[in-house]
Amino acid sequence: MSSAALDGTMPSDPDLAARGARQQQRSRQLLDAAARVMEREGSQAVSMQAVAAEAEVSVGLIYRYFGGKHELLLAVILNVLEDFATTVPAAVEAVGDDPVDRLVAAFRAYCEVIDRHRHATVLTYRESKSLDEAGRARIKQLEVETTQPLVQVLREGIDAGALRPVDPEMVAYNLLLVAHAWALKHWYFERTLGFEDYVRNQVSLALHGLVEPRQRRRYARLLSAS
Amino acid sequence: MSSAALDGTMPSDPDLAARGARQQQRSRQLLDAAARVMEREGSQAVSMQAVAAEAEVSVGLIYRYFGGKHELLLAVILNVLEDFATTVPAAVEAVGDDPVDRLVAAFRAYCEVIDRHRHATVLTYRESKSLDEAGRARIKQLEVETTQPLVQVLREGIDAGALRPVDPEMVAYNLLLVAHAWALKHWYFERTLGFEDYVRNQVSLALHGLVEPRQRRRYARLLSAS
DNA sequence: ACGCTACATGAACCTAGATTCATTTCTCTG
DNA sequence: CAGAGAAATGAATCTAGGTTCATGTAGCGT
Repeated sequence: MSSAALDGTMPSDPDLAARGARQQQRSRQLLDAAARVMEREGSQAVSMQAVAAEAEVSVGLIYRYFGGKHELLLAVILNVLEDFATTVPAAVEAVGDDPVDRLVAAFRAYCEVIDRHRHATVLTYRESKSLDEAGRARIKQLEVETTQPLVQVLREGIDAGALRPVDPEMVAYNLLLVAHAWALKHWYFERTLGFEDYVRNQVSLALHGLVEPRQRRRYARLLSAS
Repeated sequence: MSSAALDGTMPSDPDLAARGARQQQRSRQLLDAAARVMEREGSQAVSMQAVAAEAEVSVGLIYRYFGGKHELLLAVILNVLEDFATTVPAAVEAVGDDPVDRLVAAFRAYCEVIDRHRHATVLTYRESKSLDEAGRARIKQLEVETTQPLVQVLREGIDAGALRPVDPEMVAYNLLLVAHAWALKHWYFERTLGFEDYVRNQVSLALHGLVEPRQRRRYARLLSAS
């Protein structure tokens, strides 16, 4: 089954690979364009024509690569969630063994991902409604998985006696929300805080609520606000 | 100028008042219907026809009382914000002088308002985009005002030495967000928490981060989780 | 009862924007 | 260089749902 000469219609493996690569690239181009339109149009709804114009392709092409508007939307959202899935665990591992350091690293990584995809994050809240039930379920599912690294480090911290015995799931979601808030309420926070201030202040506040009193002194540097 | 007989086209004051009252009532009926549709349709977009059906009136009538879909939407959202404006300060005053008690009362009142308007709250995040700039600005403005009671009690608490010297504006918005989260992430929290548990846990967590260490013992009852 | 006005109806209209598909352009292989 | 797919185009459709308005109906003062 190796000889490509057998049948002109049956492309060789290298061909397939090349084609696949090109398609991959196109998909990404379109995805990026969609993200950019959201960026620019800000709070306006995103039309297919606008995305096509931004990507400098025709509307029809989008339908070749994504089934329709819903799938494009879903793809944009999933793209963000994937960024979480790769960035956050990496950040946690990179920082060492101290549970509180790990917690802070995880939270900071969250915030950085959000900051990278600020408009797409808002989009998730705005447009999830227009997805079908399956799509919404998928997003919820992934969002929950996304909090798992946080839940994990919280558990470690509690077991190690560094953190108070809180409900890790609730606290993880709280932290996720505070990260989301950087996108959702950016119009408010940006009046007084830059990204770094925001993260530092939130870290300080959260740790004051989480760190076991005995361990306070050890983490003084993280507990002080801006 | 009192005799109504002077001119049949000039209604007397009582007439005007009666008319006003009837219109008021209609408006409320429509508003409530709109809220109910959101409730039922859950995450689907709300169509004028659906609202009309729910209110058991014709589509056209909605246009008599509200200029169009945007204004109806805006009215629903403003309705929630008004509830904050009346409920929260009342709850704070009702509870006494202790700054921490006042803070807790304020937060709890927030959560109760959100719980009353759970779907409208989600709607605010979803549909603000479809309002014009003026409408969005109005909402933002009111939302900020809505946090003022919280900012106020936080300041009192800090000045009284009961709370650590945090940034009251940021913390107030955090608390607002945690309250919103009860609506936004209800699908997640409801799996493990009822309303009361949610409030109690969040209060405990927040106070651990806020109360001056020296004052901890005084508020033990509020600091313990469920 | 009469007429006058405000209140109410809902089918028909209109628009934005998603989707399609007949046609054209590109890219290889033989 | 032909010519067979694959890729890309974009004007023409289709549709959901917001908006209008010609046509009732109800209440009330005379």
